[in-house]
Amino acid sequence: MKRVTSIDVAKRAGVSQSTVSRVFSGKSSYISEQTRTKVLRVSEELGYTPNAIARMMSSRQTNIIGIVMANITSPFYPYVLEKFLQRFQEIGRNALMFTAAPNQEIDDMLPLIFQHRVDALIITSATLSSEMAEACAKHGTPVILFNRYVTGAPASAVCADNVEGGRRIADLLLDTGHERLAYVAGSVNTSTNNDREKGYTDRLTERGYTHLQRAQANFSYETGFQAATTLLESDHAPDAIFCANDIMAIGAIDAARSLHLRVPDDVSIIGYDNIPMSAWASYNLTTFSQEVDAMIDDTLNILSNKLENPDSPPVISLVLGRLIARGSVRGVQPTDS
Amino acid sequence: MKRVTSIDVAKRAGVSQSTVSRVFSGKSSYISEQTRTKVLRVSEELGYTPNAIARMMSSRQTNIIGIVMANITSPFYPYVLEKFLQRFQEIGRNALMFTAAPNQEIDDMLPLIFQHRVDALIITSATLSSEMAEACAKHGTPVILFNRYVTGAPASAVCADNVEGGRRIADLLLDTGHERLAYVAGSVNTSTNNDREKGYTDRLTERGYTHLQRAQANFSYETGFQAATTLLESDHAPDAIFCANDIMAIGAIDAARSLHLRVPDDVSIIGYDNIPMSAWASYNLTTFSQEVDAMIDDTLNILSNKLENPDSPPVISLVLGRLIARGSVRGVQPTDS
DNA sequence: TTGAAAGCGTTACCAT
DNA sequence: ATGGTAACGCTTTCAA
Repeated sequence: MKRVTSIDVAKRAGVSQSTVSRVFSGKSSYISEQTRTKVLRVSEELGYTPNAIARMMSSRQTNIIGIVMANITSPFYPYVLEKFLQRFQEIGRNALMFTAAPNQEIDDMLPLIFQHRVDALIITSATLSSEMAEACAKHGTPVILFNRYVTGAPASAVCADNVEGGRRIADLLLDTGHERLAYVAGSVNTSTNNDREKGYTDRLTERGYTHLQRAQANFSYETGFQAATTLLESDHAPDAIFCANDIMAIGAIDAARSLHLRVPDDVSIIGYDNIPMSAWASYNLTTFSQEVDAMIDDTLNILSNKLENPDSPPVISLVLGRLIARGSVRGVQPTDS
Repeated sequence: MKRVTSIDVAKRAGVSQSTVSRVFSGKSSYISEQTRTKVLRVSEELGYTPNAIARMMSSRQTNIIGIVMANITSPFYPYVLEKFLQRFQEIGRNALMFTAAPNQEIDDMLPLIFQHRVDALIITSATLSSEMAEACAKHGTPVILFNRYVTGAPASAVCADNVEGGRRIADLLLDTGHERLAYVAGSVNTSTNNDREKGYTDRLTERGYTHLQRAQANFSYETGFQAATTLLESDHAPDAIFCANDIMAIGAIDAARSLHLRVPDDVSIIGYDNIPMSAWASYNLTTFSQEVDAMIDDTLNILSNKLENPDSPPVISLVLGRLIARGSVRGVQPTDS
């Protein structure tokens, strides 16, 4: 039960504690094959494992990266998380995870996180105040926002180009001759929804389209179903609905069907995200992809850059998705993927 | 840029370093309101944050719990993870996360994890060898397996009672007069699939049913679709298919539809897990629930028990789910939920 | 209620 | 290639 330390190993192996340390710290350091194996053997016998905490303490480097995820259960965050973790393990770093409780400000969590002296911090799907971003910068802790951004603050960010995506969807719907357009919004005050809506409505306006209908939902299947039902039962039912994400779009398809409307013949429905489910035969949803892998790669690149070169300025990367043409919008030729 | 320590605060506040420590360690310790506020004020000025690493070092307690998740992207693990994290944050613990890369043995990851001196370890959806379980026990690190178990090893476990679930499904299908039964298997050598299949086939055998058809899949939508297609196109097409999880069952429903078969009139389909999607109008899948919340609660309870009482013996908790009767099985009365 | 001093188990640096 | 020793920034006795 008593913890065995490098000193115990040193004594038993008849070498100095420094030597034991060298064997385990792996780096350069020249050690004779002979003593190395001896140390290793003794460690095995004694059941010695280096104490990472002590290592952090004396090297002033934790090799820990903090991850804050606000919405773990949303469609693609688990995937993102898995990729992050795999990558971190490959480069010998560990992940300390935090989740933002409902209504909890990220700002409030930071002090706790900083106590752990993380080497860097990734925050997904949540924003921090510019003051806090300043604080992090002063602290010397690189922060990368994933799928959010703050302008003017010293924090890097990787984000889908939702504004441009919204614009392209507006173009698509107009180009294919739709005449009564609607928008099903995601949760208010999320940048995801705001940006998609802004791109969509701005472009519509630019092209002279004026009577856009709108229904509020919150990114969930149920609210998407609800919102679409309301829209489709109204007097001036739309012939095309853009839903702020795929889940709601799938809800909308089900809503249309339960009203005995055909998709896309009676109403076109387009989503956003390109989650796996949107490819399923029963939905075959036309959507606009989030290039998640590209976003993950960008994040990881920015991160290693910052880690190697702490003084490099913050980077903001906007990743544009692409149209995934399937069968739920009238008049568009399905693409292969 | 220079890190400010409790010594800096002590000097500036004109107190001893011990006093500063006392102020921040929060616990009992009597401190005059006067010095406390003074210390707090100075800390604020200097931007001091206690160093958690140093604290771990000297207190020999990390307050860190390790979480190993093999399959983060499977349907309900994100939910489980979120609950775990929320709970840990409530009780002032932090989570160090690991994921098992494809084909990576958990056993190989443990040494790394132990280096961090985690107070406890939760392993989801993966097993460890009994030797490793022994090692953990000797180490004094409580281990709890979530959704897996090892018998005879000193590790606690919380697991759905998949065998009994499989048996009940056999009973249900037989009781409702189905005559040509099939099973769509999940990945081989997963205890989830093995247990569900064992319960199902054992019970079928007990009741004298003999020509069960079987198709191999791997828990994914696509393979479920495939497997069901094969089954339904055969000469002796089944009139009831039990799929080892909901995702495959949903694939099976789509497969049936694409063959112009009606569910449940032409073929009954039943899944397992009760994921949110199974309640969607377009599937309305009859299934057997995993009582995830109960499992999470059990896990957390066992964990705090172990933490308070390290010598308590390992506990194995089998959580039985219940039938969620919806519309995809002929002859069963839908329940409300 | 406060202070002094001894660890905690490494790494890093300086010798040899 | 190896050993000695001073940090690292706290918590924890033990005294006062």
